Amino acid sequence: MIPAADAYNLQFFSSNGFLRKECKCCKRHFWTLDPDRDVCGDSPCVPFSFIGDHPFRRSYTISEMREAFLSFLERNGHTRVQRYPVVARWRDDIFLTIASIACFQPHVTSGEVPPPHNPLAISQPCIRMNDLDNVGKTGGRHLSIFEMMAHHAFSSNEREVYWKEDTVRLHHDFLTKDLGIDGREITYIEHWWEGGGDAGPDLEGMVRGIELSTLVFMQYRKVGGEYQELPLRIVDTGYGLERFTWVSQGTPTAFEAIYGGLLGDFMGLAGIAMPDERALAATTKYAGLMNVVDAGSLKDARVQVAKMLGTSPKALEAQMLPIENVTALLDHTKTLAFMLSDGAVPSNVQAGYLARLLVRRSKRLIERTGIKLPLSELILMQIDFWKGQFPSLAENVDYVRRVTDLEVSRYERTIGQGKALVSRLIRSGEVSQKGALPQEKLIELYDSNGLPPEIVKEVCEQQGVSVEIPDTFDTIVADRHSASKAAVAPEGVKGILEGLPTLPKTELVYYSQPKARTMAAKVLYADERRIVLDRTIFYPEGGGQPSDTGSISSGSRRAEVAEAQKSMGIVVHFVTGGAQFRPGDAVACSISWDRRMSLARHHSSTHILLGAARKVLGSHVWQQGAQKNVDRSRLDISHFEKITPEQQREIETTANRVVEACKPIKTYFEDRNVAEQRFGFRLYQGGVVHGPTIRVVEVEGWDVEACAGIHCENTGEIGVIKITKSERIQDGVERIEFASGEAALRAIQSTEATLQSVAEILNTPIERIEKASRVVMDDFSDCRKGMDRLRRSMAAELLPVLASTSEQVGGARLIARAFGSLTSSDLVALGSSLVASEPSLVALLASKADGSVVVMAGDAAVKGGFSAGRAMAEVAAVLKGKGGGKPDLGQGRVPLVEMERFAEASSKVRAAMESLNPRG
RNA sequence: GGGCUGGUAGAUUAGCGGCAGAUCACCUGCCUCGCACGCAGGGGGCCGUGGGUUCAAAUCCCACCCAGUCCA
Repeated sequence: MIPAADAYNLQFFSSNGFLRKECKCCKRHFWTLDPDRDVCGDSPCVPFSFIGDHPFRRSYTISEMREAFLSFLERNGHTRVQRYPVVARWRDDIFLTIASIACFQPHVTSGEVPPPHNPLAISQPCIRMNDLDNVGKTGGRHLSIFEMMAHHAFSSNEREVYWKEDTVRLHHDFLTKDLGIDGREITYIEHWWEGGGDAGPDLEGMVRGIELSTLVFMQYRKVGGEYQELPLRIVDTGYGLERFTWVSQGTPTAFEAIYGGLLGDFMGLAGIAMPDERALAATTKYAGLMNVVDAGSLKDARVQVAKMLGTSPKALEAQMLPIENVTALLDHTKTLAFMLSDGAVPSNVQAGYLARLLVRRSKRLIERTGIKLPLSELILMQIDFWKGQFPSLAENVDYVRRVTDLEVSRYERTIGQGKALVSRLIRSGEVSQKGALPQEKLIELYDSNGLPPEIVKEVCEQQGVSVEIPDTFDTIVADRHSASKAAVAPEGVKGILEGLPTLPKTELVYYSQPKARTMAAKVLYADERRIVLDRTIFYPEGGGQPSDTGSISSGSRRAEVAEAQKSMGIVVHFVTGGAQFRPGDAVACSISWDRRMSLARHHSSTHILLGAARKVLGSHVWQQGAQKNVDRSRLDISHFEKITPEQQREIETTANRVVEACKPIKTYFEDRNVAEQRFGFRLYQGGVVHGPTIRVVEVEGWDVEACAGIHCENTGEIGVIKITKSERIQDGVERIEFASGEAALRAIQSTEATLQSVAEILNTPIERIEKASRVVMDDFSDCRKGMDRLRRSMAAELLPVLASTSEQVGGARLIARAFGSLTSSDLVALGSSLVASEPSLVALLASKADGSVVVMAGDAAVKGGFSAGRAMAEVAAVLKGKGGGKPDLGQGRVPLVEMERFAEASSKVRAAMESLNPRG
C-alpha cells in the first residue's frame, strides 16, 4: 500500500525545523534537522560511526539504559508493566514472544480486552530464531535474544491517548534531552510496516548508521488485499535496548556492551584473547556496511577488511572465527537461560523444538571453541549474570540444569549412533565402490537421523570417502518436505446458530447455581432439533468438558437434550422432539445429575492432578491439553522424560491428599488484568482465554486456572482419584489417564477383575499370581529349549537308520519317507543333517500329521542340476498341494488325504533325478 | 500438526520370503607372571505387539506400541 502523502507530515517535524529529504543512495524519504545531510542514516548508505566515538552524553550499562527509558516514560504519564514470558503460551499462532506488542495480541489489539495500563511502558525480552546463522558474525547487530523497550498507547473513538505527534516527540526528547544526543544526529526514515495481518506507517529512528528504534502506527488490518481501519489506533514502538547500550558505549561489538565481564569469562574458558580491537571494529563496521546475510558476503567482507588492515583474509579469519563462535555461544546460552527458565521443554515439536535446536547448536559451538565446561554450566552462568535484573530466572535452576544435561546427552547419543551408521554405510559396498557418498544419502542422514552434514563429512573423510556438501543443502531439505506436504482441509465451522433469529444472550444459570438439577425457563426459539431458552442449567461443551444431557418438558410434552453448544453467548440445546415447543412456552429443565457430577469430579481432578504433577515433577509442567469424560479423563502435561511408575504413584498419592484435605474450590469472575497480576500466566493452562473478564477456578492453596468448566465446590466431593495409565504421546508431552469418584472405583474393580481371571487361568490365588506367571513363562522357555534338543537328538538318531534306506538314482541318492508326527521344521532339521552327511543325497520327507513336505538336496546333487524347489513344486502338483523353494530346499503343504499317494510323489522326484546328467 | 528412519541374544548389529547368524560381554576348560591376551567349548532369541497375504513371514501388507529425527 502506498501510504497517504501526509502520513508522515507531522506538526512536530515542521515546527521543529525538520526537513524531508530523499536518500541519494537508497531513495527512501527521511526527516532530518541537518540541511546538508543527503543520505538516510541507515547502513549500508552510511557506515557505523559510533564505534570508539559515541554520540551520547555518557555511557550506560544494560540495566542503566533500561531504567533510563522506563523512568523517562513514567515521568511522561506512562505506567511501567512487568515483562511477559518469552514462551508465548497465550498465543496459538507463535511460540515465542517476538516483540513487545506480541504480549498484547490478539486480545488487546483486537479491542476485546483493555490493556493493563494505557499508555504503558515495558522492556520485553524477545526471542527471534530467524537469523541464527548471522549471530556472532555481525558484531551484535543480529541477536537471538534482545530486549525491546517500548511505549504503547491504545486509542479508540471513545478515548484518544496519543498518536504520531506525541510518539515522535517522546522519542526525540528521550534521545536528545535524556541521553544527550545532538538532534542533528537523528534521522527518521519513512517506512511502511506490516506484520501479523496488521499494518500502518512507521518511522525508523537512525543514529550514526544504526537503527535504534522503530515507531509503528498500527491502524489497518489487511483482509485479503484490502486495508480496513482497525477499531484501535495503536502506538507500537520498539527501542532496541542492546543497541542503545552499545552505541552509548561505542565498543567494537555489541557483546562487550551487553555481557560485560561475562564476555571475558567465556573468552577465558575458550582460552583465547580478545583480538585486535581495530580488526574487531573494522569487521563490525564492514558487516554493517555490506549487510552480511550469507557465507558469500561474509567472505567478501573479510577480504575488504583484511585489505584495510594490511593482512591476509586467512589470517583475519583465524583471528575472528574464535570470537565469532564465543559470541554466538554467549547469545545462544542467554536465550536458553530465558526459554528453559520459562519452562520450555526441549522436544521435537513447537517451542520445544526451537529449544532443542539451540541446545544442539550451542553444543557444537562449545566443541569448536574448545570450552571444557558442560553446556548447563554456561547457561547457569548466564542465569547468575542476569538474575539481578530478572529474578524469576533463578527459580528454575534445577530444572534448567537437568533438562540441559539430559538434552545434551541425547544429542551425543544421536551423533554417536549416527557416526556408527555412517561407518556401516561406508562398509556396505555401494558407497565404498564409488568412493563417494551420494548426495541423496547425505540429505537422508540429516533428515531422518539428525546428522549434520559436517559431521558426516568428517566421518567419511576419515575413512577415505569423499563427500560434497551442496551449497543449497537447506533448500533441498526444505523441498523434500514441501513436496510431501498434504493439503490441510479446514474444518467447517458448525453453524449451530444457522437459520436462527437474533436472540439475546442466554443467562448461564449453571454458573450462578451450580447445584441446580432442575430449573424453569422460557422458550425463545424451537425447531425439531434445536431449542434456545432465556436461561439454562445445561453446561455446553467447552474447555475439554462435554455437554450436560437431560430433558426439557412442559406438561406431557418432553424433549430429550442430547447436547448443548454455545456460540456468541447463546446456548443451543440439541434435542429430539423440539417441534412440540413454541416461543414463549414455560418449560421445566432437568439435567442428568450423575453425569454432571461425574464430569465435575473429573474436571476438578484435572486441576488437582496438574498441581500434583507440578509438585512432583517440577514447575516446568504445564497443561498441554485435557479431555474430561464420565468414566475416564486425561490430562496431557509437558515433561522431558517418561513418568516412572514411582512418580505416577507419587502424583496419585499427592492428589488424593488434596482430596482428603477437603479444600474449598472457589469459582469467580475476575478482571483479566487483575487476575493476571495476582496469579501470573499459570492461569492459562487450558489454552487461550478470550474476553476482558475471565472465570477463575481456585483450588485453595493448590492450583489457580482460568477455566469455564463446572467444578465441585470442595475437593472432598471427588472421593478418590485413580491414575489408570501414563504414556508419552509425543516427545516432551506425557498423558495421564485417570478416573474420579465412582468411576475410579469401577476402574479399580475392572483391573481387579482382570487380575482375577488371570488368576483363574493360572489356577492360583491372586497373591501368588506373580510367582505363578513367572513359573509358567520359565516353563514355556524350558519347553522350547527341550523341544529343540529333542528334535536335534531325534534327527541324530534317525540319521543312520534313514541313511541306510537311501537308494541310488542316477548319479545321486534318494531318501523318501513319510513320518507320522513331525512338523515341517523337524523335517527341515532332519533333512539338513542328512544332506550334510551325504552331499549327493536328495531327501524327500513328509509328515502325515500336518501335511507338510520338504525336499532337500546336498551340495553335489545341487551342482548336478537338481532343484529341490522345482521337485517340490512337482510333488505339490501330484498331491494337489502347494509349494516351492530354492535349489537346496523346497517346502510345501498338501492335503492330508493325499499323503496316501506319497509313493507317487517319490517316483516323481526319482524321475526328476534320473533325467539329470549324473556327472553334473 | 506433517514427513522420514529404525525396533533381531545383556550391548552393537547382519539377514529382508525358504535351516536366525556375527562381534563384544557372560559361563566352563586349557595356555600365559601379566599386557581390553590367545585357544577350545557352552549358555543366552515370543526376530516390538496384533491382524492379514502365502504351501512357507524376522523378511511382504495393514493397524498399533516404542525409540530416533527433520520441518512448520
